[in-house]
Amino acid sequence: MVMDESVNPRLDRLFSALADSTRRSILMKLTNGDEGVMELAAPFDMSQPAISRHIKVLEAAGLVTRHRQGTHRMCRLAPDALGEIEPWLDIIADRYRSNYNRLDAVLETMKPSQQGDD
Amino acid sequence: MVMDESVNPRLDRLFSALADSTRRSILMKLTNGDEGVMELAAPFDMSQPAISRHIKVLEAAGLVTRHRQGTHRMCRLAPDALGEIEPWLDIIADRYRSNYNRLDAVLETMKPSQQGDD
DNA sequence: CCATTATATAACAATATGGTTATGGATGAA
DNA sequence: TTCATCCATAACCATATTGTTATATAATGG
Repeated sequence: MVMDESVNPRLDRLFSALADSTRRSILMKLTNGDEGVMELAAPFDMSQPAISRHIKVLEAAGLVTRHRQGTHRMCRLAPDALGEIEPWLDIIADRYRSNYNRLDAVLETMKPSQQGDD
Repeated sequence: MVMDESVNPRLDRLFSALADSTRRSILMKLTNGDEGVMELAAPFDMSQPAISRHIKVLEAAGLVTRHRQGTHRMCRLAPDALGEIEPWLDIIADRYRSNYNRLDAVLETMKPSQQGDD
């Protein structure tokens, strides 16, 4: 019995890609505009192949797209990439709130009769 | 030169914890209220120790808290747990939008004089 | 005390992740 | 063609993650 849509490989890849400081840094940098791999790699104390693989992970997660531009392979932040996360956050938040409301109602029911029980 | 606050172990742990369907399922289940480990484990085709460790990961990420209740160790969704993600999403989204605005401006500037250069 | 139930921990194996160096392929310039 | 630059891939290693089974610990009840 699947209780929700939590079994979601796309979301797995998205969150997994975001779970690395280097990759989040790369994304932040890309908000300033497209950049090549070498420029992206520059600030990091890490080899170019390492950065290449981080970019590959971001690409696989749908967070980054690429296109050739001369000898450069430009990286671009995918427009609606992070948008997939928000619905999930909203679902959690909504369900959580509605549960708290129910809990409040229960507590309200109990209050007149007795209190002091923890 | 650190260009942003992306080097953030807390965020690492948060995203990493969310990058697993089983753990997201557990979180969803907890929006219905507190539950013990056995109840949480029930829907999964997985051993109890496996679920115990998933819960431990969620706890370490600050997504879940626990308290004893008789022989049960009840799991509870941490109230503001996911709240830490939203600011980061907002920063990314804001920077991305402002960049797009700048890009639009540049394109607007280029349009009257010339186009066709890629 | 002993048994039961709930949960954690230990020990282990398989696979994933993230880094390295070395090298290969693609593009543009001379 | 030849060279330099940009980037990807291969091979490799160390560590982390995720599952397993077996066992230990904690609380509760007879």
